[in-house]
Amino acid sequence: MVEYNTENLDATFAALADPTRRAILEKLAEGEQSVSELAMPFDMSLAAVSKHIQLLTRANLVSQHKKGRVRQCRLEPEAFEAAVNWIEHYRDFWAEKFTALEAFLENEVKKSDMKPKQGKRKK
Amino acid sequence: MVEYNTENLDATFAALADPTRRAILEKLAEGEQSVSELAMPFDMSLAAVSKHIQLLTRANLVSQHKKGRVRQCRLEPEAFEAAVNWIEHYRDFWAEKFTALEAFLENEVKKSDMKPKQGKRKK
DNA sequence: AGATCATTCAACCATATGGTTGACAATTAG
DNA sequence: CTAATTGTCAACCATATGGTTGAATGATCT
Repeated sequence: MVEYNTENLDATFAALADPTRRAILEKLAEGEQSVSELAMPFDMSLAAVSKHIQLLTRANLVSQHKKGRVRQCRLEPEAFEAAVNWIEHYRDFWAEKFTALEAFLENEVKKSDMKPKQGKRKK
Repeated sequence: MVEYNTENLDATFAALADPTRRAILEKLAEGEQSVSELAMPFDMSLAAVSKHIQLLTRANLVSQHKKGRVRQCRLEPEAFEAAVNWIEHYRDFWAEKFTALEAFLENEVKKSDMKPKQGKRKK
């Protein structure tokens, strides 16, 4: 129905599905940070954090630019928009349905063994 | 800072990171569906769809109840709330920062080779 | 140039995803 | 009881994640 930029939704949601990466994003909300700065709070190798950042970069959530020998990372929030728009749309859409749906189901449960066959309602 | 129910965020985002599963959720927005009904539009085995539904169930996005020999699936939208709240919170938080941040960066880029060292602003 | 710092790359390992097929379980129909 | 329908389970395969360590690259300092 509504056509969202569904393109990078896979990568975006996958990127958000890891607590380390979400923490990195939270840190980046305070401003640019180098890879080392981002890595500090975590009990893992720099290489591991570097890979997380690469994944975030592939998902267009973060970008890097070199400043001397330091890679500064910064947020690129456009992909977030696509993700939140997708969820919000369906959340609202579902919310509309739920009042009716729940009433219907409550009814169904009560008479579930009296009426073995039920027509499929379609919109 | 703000304490969200970060518990199942991993599972929720991971569940949303697959186009088949997002399509299943969209279909379920129209009402309950059996596993077979959900599987129909997809060019994959029933077992594959069944596994997607199991993953959605583990993420608390979907629940099942048996009705005869048919498993009816329905949406359980609470997990969506946690996900959308997480993104929305940081989206708003970041939005605040970006005006200032972008102005700052634009400035930085222009004078980047005149001023090799820069103090780290910390909130 | 040589040493050092910041970061990535490469190889490796364990586990999870996303799919397949075939057997099995549960339920209903004849 | 037997057969068909609905769905899951088990085993398998290929690829991706999430982590490690050690070597390699790039930039800066002396």
